[in-house]
Amino acid sequence: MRPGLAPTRRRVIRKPSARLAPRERILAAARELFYRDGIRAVGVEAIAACAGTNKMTLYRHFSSKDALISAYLNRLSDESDAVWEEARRAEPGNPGAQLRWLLRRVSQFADESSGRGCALANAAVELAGRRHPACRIVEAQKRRTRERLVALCREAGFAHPRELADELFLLVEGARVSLQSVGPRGPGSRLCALAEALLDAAPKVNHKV
Amino acid sequence: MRPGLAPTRRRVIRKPSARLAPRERILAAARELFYRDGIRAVGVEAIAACAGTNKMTLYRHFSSKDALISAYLNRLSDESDAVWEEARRAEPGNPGAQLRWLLRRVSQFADESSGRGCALANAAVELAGRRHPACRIVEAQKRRTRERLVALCREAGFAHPRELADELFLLVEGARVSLQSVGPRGPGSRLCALAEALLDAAPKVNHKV
DNA sequence: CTTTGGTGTTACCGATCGGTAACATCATGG
DNA sequence: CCATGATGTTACCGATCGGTAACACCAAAG
Repeated sequence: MRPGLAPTRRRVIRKPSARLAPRERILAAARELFYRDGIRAVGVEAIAACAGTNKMTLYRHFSSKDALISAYLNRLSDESDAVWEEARRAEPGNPGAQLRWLLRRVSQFADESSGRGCALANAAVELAGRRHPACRIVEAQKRRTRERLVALCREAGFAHPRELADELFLLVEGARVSLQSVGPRGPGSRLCALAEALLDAAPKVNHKV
Repeated sequence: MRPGLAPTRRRVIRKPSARLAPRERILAAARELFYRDGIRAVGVEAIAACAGTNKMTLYRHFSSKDALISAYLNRLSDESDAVWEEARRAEPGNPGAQLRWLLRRVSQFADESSGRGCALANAAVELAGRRHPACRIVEAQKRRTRERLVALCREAGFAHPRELADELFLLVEGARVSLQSVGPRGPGSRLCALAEALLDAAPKVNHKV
């Protein structure tokens, strides 16, 4: 083992065009099926088949279905965090533009998505009552999102950042959940317009409107 | 059978203090368990036991678990409709007060509830992908709620009733779903204040603000 | 009284699901 | 070339679940 490399990096990307490692394919399959059909409705065998492998290999990478669920939610949470970084890079030094960038992102996601709402929130619903550690993942992610929203609203110079952030948060969550329950042509489709109007009307700190 | 009475009304309320008919107890048990633990997580046997009866009697009243789910959601939908009638009786002829009455109602429900959000929306999440007729029930109820909101906002004299109604709708749905996913101390607890502020700031038709 | 219809009880069936054991296969690294 | 470790395959286990059959029970209506 050479210094600076992970010890005996096994399966070093067989070929550039080779398919991903089984663990990644399983996570991708879980992501697709969990989101589309629901966590409880999908069996581990279906996930393994969708990943082009089998149940044994799945259980060699994840100790249980619950562990797979947690890994799935952790990945979703990480990707959600990445979106915030993306917004920061897209509109550097401009918190207001970052806010609007994020809103548009959520809106277009809502359009292109299969209308199944927020995968994290759906998981929290399906894992009800259970002291499943996965629920903690969802809660932590949502809490972080809320805090980030408050911070961004404050940086953008709004007079009441917490109130504005909570209102935006509820609008976004409501849009996603109603996308699931009332359909893609429901009020969720107006999220972008409503949120933008809200931002336009919100008072700033220095100059009263 | 005497005229003016339903033909051979069977089981005419045995005694004033007697417990309800099995069908009612089953529906009540299903309501409690479905909401608390999730539809897919609860077995028919648990529902029957919670209702003080057994699986056979359950299947004598509901042809399948899916039929029970539909009955459960239909009842929820009916009760939701009843709340609108209650608002009309509580604040007759005053659409604005009815709006605020409903908002307060939702908020206090959010507080006293177990933090599991909207039972209808949760059902839509759990019944994902399936062309389950129950999904139609949820969709119809949500659509009706939205239309009623628009009508009430229009009657209350707001200048942009559809926009305001959709914003209120999203706020309410977001508050309920985030009650489930981020917890009872999340932004959902601010629903009432946010919505009231929204109503206060919304322009009316006759006198511009 | 007897009849009748709803109810309780037990046992069971078939299907599905999460999870495991044992063994064959195959590519890699030494 | 051989050893090693990851992967594929098959079969299986126990538990749970939706749903049904058969029969005993019990209260009310005639």
